[in-house]
Amino acid sequence: MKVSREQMVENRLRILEAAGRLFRDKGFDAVSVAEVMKAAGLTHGGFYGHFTSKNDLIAQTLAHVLAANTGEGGDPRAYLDDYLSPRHRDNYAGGCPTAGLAAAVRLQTPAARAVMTEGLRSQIDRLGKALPELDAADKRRAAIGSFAAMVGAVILARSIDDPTLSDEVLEQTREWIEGGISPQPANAR
Amino acid sequence: MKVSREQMVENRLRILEAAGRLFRDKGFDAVSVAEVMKAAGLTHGGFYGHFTSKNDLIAQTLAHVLAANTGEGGDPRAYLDDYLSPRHRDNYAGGCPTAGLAAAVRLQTPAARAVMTEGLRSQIDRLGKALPELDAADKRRAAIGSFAAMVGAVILARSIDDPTLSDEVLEQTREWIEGGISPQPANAR
DNA sequence: ACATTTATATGATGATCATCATATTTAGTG
DNA sequence: CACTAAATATGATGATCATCATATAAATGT
Repeated sequence: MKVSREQMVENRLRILEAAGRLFRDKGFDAVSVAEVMKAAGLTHGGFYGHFTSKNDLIAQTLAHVLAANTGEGGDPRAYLDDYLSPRHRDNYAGGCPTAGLAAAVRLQTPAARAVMTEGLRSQIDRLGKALPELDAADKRRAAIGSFAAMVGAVILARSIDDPTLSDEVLEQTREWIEGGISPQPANAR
Repeated sequence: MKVSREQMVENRLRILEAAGRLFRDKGFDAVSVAEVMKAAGLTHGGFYGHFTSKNDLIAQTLAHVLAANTGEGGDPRAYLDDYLSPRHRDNYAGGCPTAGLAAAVRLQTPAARAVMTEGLRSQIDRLGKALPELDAADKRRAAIGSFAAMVGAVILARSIDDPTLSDEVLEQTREWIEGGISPQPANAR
């Protein structure tokens, strides 16, 4: 049945929200269009009224979850601690979309990769701005280097089945990054 | 037709090699059993004489490629430079299996995750041993922290479509890690 | 040489899934 | 208050694929 214009907008958002959680939780391939629609409280038939294809849904979902992640203007230390916590590691569906989906985006359409590019760009900018004590070049290097380490650590910690080693990966990476964020010339080797 | 015992052993290895390259190149899901067998010069029917399932193939392939990666007793600086090079980023099929597959292993069977765990453990040990100038605790922290950053940087660099930003992610991460590998107390904040 | 075993090839089968066709029902509109 | 357009539901369709069944033919042991 037809629904009101605003209901349709809300339905679209519910689909994106459901897809965002499901994709992060189970990966793009393991989630069917019908499953997303069901999680959004709809049936599969209406899907193509909102999106042209599953690939289109993936690209738009990625844009949605990367944009939602934009907050975090706060303390970089707190952000780091939270990011590298067991809690975040275990929170697939609600965790950082970059940690959850970046590796899979490599195999996706050009549209999805373009969305990822802009998401990463703004994440780097945001992180850099949170490090005001560094000069411009150090800021950018610290933002990129520490975000790479954060994403890598969460991916590694999630890939293994030994909780002790997994916790250690998070904790040691946290200490390693905290040791490197403070101002220091790159050639202090 | 039946083949000699040694031929069968060789065939098994060819399957693992082909699967190792294909999985790294296209991901576990996008590679069919028939495609792997064809790349190994066989047809799909013989597959179940070697492996009990595709999941079994995935776990055994992971063990194979992670073990093959074991060399590298050399200079950690050279390893780092190579790992964070555009050449390695673009070499999906032959590149580091951890960078290529770790994120997908999270969604795999317990057997595959167990293999990944041991692979990561030995990788950390190997990297730590390559940093003899650090004391034990710093060594382990540097090994884990720098490997997380390396894996994260390659994954991020591969996920985006802007070559300039992608190169920058690699290069800045390289400088960031090199700035942090030298002996320094973790609390030099 | 022959018999037997067995690795591989050829050829189903059944499930899953993206996508499409059509029906239904209700929001907008005049 | 109808009428029409449109959003969603129900119900195909065709493709892909993991797995299995059976056939073939060559290796191995006697």
